[in-house]
Amino acid sequence: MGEPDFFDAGTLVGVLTTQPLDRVLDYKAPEGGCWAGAFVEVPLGPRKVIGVVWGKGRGDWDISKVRSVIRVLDVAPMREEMRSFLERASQYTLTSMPSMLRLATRAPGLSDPPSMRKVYRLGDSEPDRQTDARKRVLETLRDYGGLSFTLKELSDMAGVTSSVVKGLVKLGAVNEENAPRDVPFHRMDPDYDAKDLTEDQATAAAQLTADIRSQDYNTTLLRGVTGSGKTEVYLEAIAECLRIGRQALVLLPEIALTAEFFGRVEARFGAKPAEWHSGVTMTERRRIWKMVGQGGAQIVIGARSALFLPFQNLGLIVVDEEHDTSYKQDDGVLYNARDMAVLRASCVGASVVLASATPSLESWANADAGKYKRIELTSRYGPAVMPDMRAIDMRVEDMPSGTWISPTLRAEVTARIEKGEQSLLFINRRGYAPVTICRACGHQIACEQCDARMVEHRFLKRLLCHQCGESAPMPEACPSCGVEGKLAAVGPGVERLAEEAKEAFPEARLAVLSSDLFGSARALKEGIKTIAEGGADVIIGTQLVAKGHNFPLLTLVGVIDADLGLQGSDLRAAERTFQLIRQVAGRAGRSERKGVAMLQSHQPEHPVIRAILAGDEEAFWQAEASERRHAGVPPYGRMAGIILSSTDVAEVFDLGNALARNDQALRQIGAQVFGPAPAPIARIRGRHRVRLLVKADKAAPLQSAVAKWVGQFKLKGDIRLSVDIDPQSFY
DNA sequence: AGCACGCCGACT
DNA sequence: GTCGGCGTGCTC
Repeated sequence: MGEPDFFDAGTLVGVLTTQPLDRVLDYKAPEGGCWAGAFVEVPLGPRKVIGVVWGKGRGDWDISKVRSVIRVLDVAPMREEMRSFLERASQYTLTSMPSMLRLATRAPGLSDPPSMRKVYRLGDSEPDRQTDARKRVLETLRDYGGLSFTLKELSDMAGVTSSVVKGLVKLGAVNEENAPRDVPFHRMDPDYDAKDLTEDQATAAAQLTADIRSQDYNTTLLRGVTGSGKTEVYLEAIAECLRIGRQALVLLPEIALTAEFFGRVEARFGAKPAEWHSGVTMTERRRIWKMVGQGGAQIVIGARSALFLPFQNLGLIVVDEEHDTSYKQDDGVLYNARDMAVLRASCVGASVVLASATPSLESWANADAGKYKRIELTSRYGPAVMPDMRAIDMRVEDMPSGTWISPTLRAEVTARIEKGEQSLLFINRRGYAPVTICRACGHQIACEQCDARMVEHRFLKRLLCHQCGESAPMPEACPSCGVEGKLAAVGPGVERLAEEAKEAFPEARLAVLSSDLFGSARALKEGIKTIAEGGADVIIGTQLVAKGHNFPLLTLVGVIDADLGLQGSDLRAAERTFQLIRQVAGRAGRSERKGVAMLQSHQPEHPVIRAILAGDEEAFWQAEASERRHAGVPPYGRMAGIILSSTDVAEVFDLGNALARNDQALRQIGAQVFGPAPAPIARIRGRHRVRLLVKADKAAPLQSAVAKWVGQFKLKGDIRLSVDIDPQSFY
């Protein structure tokens, strides 16, 4: 047998805390003992901190210095499966265990006693003197037979002041009780409003539900073109998961746009799911965290951090738009939510559904290799068909300088306006112009903190750094040579495109969809809704429009710069361009009308553009895969990025060079190190950044070698080192 | 992460 | 004299 589960009072236990001490600390079990996994409060130096009983103590610490666990917290213990998930995630991402634990305890007030509030329900006695107000209160309570309400709820419903209720409490006609504030979510009904599925969808749903019933780990790549009904299919998988009494988690990349999906879940299951992301209130976070742990929340819709919620019985994780690059991010810990979802599911025996119209090459390769199952939804929902795809060869178009809409595209849009149909012009650049240059001295305005170019936002009358968010008023004079009135905008951004469209289509109603132009998620949702209902003839949009909205009147999509992202040595550029354009093109003609997608390109013969035009995704993946296999890069090889940062340039380069020279640990596994070189963003917020890249065989034990390699050096001064396993971009 | 200890510059 | 800067080290 392994370790014991229960530790009697006074025995040594190992406690993992969120303090950055890279080991488990020994404590004596508290009075009454404790279970492995228990959340505890322990003394650490002069402070009290929260930790989790990880197992038995190591016993290698001076016993006279070992202190006692203060108390066991009143929350569900961390399950064994969660502990092993955190350990494996820590090993995979080379992140310390305390950092992993921090992700898993990101709820406020864990150490507080369960927060209570006063609720009111019908009492036993009748008041001696009845009044109208009193009658209304008692009737309200009788109407809801036995339910209890807060003071505010009850007085509002009865239309009385709180003093009436308080008066009834004194008379014993209403009982005042203490009830926990963190209440369970409403039960989901898996059969509340099941939609009719097409044959295709039903077959797909049947496969997923069978996988879920097995209660064994499995991953399915659910691939379906836009409008094929992926969501309906995985909602059925969620329904099955609920039927067998397990919880479901749906990860979405763009949390600002969850509202629509949230509504669909409620319509399907008859109750609101839990919504987890950085925007929810502290009280709600705590409620979700606790309820997920005791089974009082069945469905969680969330951002990537929801992966670390303490699910009691997780049966399914859906990663929607699995190719989305925002799944890989740094919020203290660098991890890819898609990979962590698979890891988490494998620890609990849950299913994973990776849904996308345009899967990542990693997932495609895993499916191709048989590691993931694969479901294809080919037929489109309803009568709509995929749009025609055409390239506009920009080399032969007559383009006046400073304009970006070709005459061909302009004519097509005008024709749509006349027919009362919508057109979408897509450009993946926010702001007015990507570059501001001084015509007198040639100086490009760059961010003082990051070296990235400042982007003019004419709408805000400011320059913004898209890297660090730094902003400055638009200057009159060149900051370098001081000449006034010579600053010029170079290249198109969404605002500039809107300006051009206003002139090109003076009679049309324009709508601009860019994340900077909407103050809140709600305003954005409203805007999208109005547009979808026909409130605009021409839509100008950035990345935002590529994320799953339905515009039924849309019949033309014009991609202003289809070449953007094809150049450069970023390996994933082709993949991303392909996905993005396919997705935007998927907007056109989702309803009855047949759509057209037109790509403005200077190199229409480029393999990526040709693959998109031909609609031959399989050919694209095959070509891209063989190229990467040849180069030995992900997903056919492994990589790690090391980023060193410091306020002192010389310091980071010195350490970078020292690392590159002392690479024995890497050579032992046949890995190579490249660099140091200035990182893709050479300076962020005043810190200079240097990057090294490690490339290894697919089978090589990359993490342990990197850990050993990096571990030789002690970091002095303000140097920081972070390891990025499977970096997203490497140039 | 915090927090104490500790060893050098410019102030009442 | 001493207030306070933040470098180094410790926490079971």
